[in-house]
Amino acid sequence: MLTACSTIGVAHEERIDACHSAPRSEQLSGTGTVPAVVMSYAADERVFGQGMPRRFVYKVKSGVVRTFTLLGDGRRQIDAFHFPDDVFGLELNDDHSLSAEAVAATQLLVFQRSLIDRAAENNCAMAQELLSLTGRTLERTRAQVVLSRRSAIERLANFLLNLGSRVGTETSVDLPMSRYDIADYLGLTIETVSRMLSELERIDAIVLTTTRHIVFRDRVKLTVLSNPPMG
Amino acid sequence: MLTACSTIGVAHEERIDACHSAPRSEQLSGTGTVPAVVMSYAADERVFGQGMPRRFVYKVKSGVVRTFTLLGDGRRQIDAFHFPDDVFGLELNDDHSLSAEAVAATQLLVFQRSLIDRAAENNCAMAQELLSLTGRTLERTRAQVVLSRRSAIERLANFLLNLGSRVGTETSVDLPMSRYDIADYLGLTIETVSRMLSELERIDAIVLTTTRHIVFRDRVKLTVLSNPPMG
DNA sequence: CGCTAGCTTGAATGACGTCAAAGCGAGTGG
DNA sequence: CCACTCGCTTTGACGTCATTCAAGCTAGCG
Repeated sequence: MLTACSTIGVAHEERIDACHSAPRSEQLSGTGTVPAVVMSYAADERVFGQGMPRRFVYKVKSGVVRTFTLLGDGRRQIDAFHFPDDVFGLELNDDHSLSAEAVAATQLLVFQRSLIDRAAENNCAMAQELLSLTGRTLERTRAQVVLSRRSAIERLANFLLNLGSRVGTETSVDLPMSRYDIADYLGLTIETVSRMLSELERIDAIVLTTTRHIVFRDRVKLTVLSNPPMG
Repeated sequence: MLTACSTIGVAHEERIDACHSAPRSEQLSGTGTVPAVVMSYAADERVFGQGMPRRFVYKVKSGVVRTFTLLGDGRRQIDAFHFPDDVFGLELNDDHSLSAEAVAATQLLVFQRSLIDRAAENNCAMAQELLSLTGRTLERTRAQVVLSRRSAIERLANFLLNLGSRVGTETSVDLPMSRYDIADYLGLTIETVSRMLSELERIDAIVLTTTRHIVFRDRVKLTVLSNPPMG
């Protein structure tokens, strides 16, 4: 009955509507619970699309999601990768200004936007939570602006360290995303990403055991390159 | 009694504390009023500094303010210019992550942060307003990330059009800020800004009647260059 | 074993930054 | 009123770094 038509960009929402499993009370963040259902997405499956009505808010249960903007010239700016416990789909307007896709097999908690909005109108704690989430997103986006002025190798070092702190161990990290994804996130080309990874390996900062698995060999070198802004 | 020591970065706040003029009820945004006092700032005078306790929230009454980050290597990333009716100094943390300075002679409405926070705890409408302001800031910051992938001339065309829509007329705009400010906002050097302005003049998109006054000669050319992202 | 998609590597191009010098304009003092 | 000066701006020559174009390579899979 439900054919594979994720490219149309609506099927996933029909699937959510058709999901008759009982919503469970789940935390969006911090305090307060809201009913939510769990949905599964295959790699590269669309979650929502730019310009579509913003009916749901999402929280990653497992897997990874990318949110991105498609530019006029066909290029793609990846806004953020969302890992377990991250909330996304929370915006100001009634329509999405970004698109979202699963990077790998992913499970999401799906909240009705109307329920969250209603909760925020009656309950200042919920409104504060939304403010806090948006504020944190703003901080990360500002950091991205600052990063975008730095060199390719610095951006990549910073990216690997951040990724490691989210989904890696002390000594290594598995890249859930392709070189294309990394390039579109950092504002580089896949060739440059590849070259800089090779360069990081050449200076013994990392080892690429496979194309998707990175071992941190010298965190200090990475940290110096990542060189966070300060006053 | 109060010596000129704005470089220390505290004098301005002492001045606010010492201001015994009766606070008037003022709108932060939309609905709801909060007591505020008016403060005047000279060109380049500091409003607050990175790392300082975040005691106030500001709204521009007249003039222009720049908020910026100082990077480890001494470079400066201007985060935003704030024009009349813009609110700034609203962040997530208890300390400022940005610095703020007047670009030109400026008057600000100064609100106590504690009053605003208290209002937001008891009054969901105020909390919603803060959320809306932060959301709008986030949108602008995202647009900056997207812009930072584009060429120098495109960034500049986009900047001039945005500036024109805020403080210009149909046909012209006065630049309140220096080439340094523009460069640090767009992530370019002053030389490149200057070259691109000359280039825009060469292709008859604008005319620079003085270094600070720009006449729009062909808005279409600017718009095509500015070429907003779309899906 | 060969195919394909994703990744890596190389060489040439181009955009912006850097360094250097000259131009311009507003304020100052003669 | 004019010459001088200082800071900002413009312009030029050149270097650097990321992109582009073009092969090759590798790993997963039929």
